[in-house]
Amino acid sequence: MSRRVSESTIRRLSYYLRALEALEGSGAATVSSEELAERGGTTAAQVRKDLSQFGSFGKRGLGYAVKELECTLRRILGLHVRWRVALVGAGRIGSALFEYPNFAQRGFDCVAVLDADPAKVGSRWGPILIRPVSELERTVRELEADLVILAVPPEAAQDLAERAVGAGARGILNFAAVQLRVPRGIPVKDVNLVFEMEALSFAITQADSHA
Amino acid sequence: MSRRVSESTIRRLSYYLRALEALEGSGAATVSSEELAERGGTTAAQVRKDLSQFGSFGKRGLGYAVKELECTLRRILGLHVRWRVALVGAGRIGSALFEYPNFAQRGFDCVAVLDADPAKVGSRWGPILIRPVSELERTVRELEADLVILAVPPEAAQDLAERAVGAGARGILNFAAVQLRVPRGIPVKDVNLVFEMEALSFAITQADSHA
DNA sequence: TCCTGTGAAACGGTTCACAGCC
DNA sequence: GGCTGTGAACCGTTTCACAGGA
Repeated sequence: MSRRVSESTIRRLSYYLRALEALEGSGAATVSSEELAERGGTTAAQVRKDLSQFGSFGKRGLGYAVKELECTLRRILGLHVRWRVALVGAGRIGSALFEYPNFAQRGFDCVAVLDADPAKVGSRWGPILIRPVSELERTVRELEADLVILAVPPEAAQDLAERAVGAGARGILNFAAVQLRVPRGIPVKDVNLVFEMEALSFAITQADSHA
Repeated sequence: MSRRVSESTIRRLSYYLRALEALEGSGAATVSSEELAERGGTTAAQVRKDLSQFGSFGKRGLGYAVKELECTLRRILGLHVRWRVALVGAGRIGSALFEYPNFAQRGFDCVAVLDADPAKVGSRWGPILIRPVSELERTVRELEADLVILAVPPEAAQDLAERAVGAGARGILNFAAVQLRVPRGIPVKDVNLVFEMEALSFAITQADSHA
C-alpha cells in the first residue's frame, strides 16, 4: 500500500473512476478489466496492474464489483474526504473554475477567492467575498485551505506559491507557465493550455514532414 | 529528424521556449544547458538529449545562442505557421479560452465559435458570430480550421470529435472527461482539471498515510 | 471456462560519463 | 577549461503469458 505510484497510474485511476460512475448509472453490477480498459483508453493488463498495486479487488472468473471498486478508488485517491480550496486570481480562468459544477461535485469546495486587482476586491461571487492577495497567508490559515489554485500571471506565481505553502497549503494547481519551486512533499500540478496546443502543433507538423 | 519523440520531450521543449523568450527579454545572447534546465525544471543532460534529437544547435564550450535556439524550437514545434482553431462550446471554459491573450500571441487564431444552445447561437463574441453545432462540418471545412477545441459535456464529445475530424480537423484539444476515439494520426490532448485535482488529493493522502 | 493477479520479458526514457570541439 | 553531443548503463513502466481461484 505504500509503494511509489506513477503519475500515469494515478491519471488512469481517475479515468477508471469516471468509467465506474458511468457504469453504475447504467446498472451493471460487475465489470471486467477488459471493459474498464476500453473506457479508460488502455489495456486490460494495465488495468489489472494498476489496481493490483493497491490490493486485490476483483474475483477471478467474474471481474470487479462496480460499486465496491468505485468506493475503493475514491478512497485510494483520497476523495472520501472533502478538500478546501483557495482560488487565487479572479480572472477569466478563475471564474470558469469557480462556476465549474463538477468541481464541488467531486469533493472540492472553494472556500476563498483572492485577487490583486483592487477593483475586484470586495465584490462577491455568490456567497464568496473576493479578498486582496495581501491576505493570502491569513486566508489559507484561517479557512484551513488544503489546496491552492494559482490562476495568476507567471511573474506572480512563484511568490504566491511560497506564501501559500508557508501558510499551510498542501498542494498547488498551477495555471501559470512557470516551473514552480516548492518545498519537498508539496505536490504541484501544472495546467497550461498553450503547452497542450503546442503539442498538437508539433504532432501535426511532425506527421506532415514524415509523410 | 524523424524519430519517435516522447510526449515528455515535447512538453519540455515548450518550457525551454518559454525560458528562451524570457532570456531574450533580459538581453542574454547565450545560454547553457545548465541554465535552461534550471528554468525548465529538469537536468542539463536532459536538455542536451532533448535538443540532440533534432540536431546540434549548441557550440561546445559556449552554450546555445538564445535567439537562434528560440527560432529553431519554434520551427520544431510547428509554431512558425499560424494555426486556425474552431472552438466548440461557448460556456465558461470556452469564453475563458477565447479571451486568453496568450493564445493568439502564440500563433493560435480562433476562427469560429460554435454552441448547442440556441440562446447563444447568433450572438457575437467580438468579431466572431456564434454558430450552431449542427454547422460544425461546414464551419471546419469552409474556414479551414486545423484544430478543434471541445469544451462540451462528455456525452457530446465523441460525436463532435468524429464529425470534426471527418470535416478535416487535424488535432483536438479535449476538455471533456472521456477518452476520445479518433482515427490514427489525429492527435488528441486531454485537459481535465478534476483529474489534476484528484492527483493532488492522491499525493497528499499518500504522503499522510506514509508518515 | 472465465477472468484476475503477477512474475518475467520487453520497451522506452532518464541519467551517467566521457569524447570531442570551442 | 568549459560545455555540448552521445553511446552505454540504469531504472521505471508496459506488455506478455500463465498460474490459480471462482
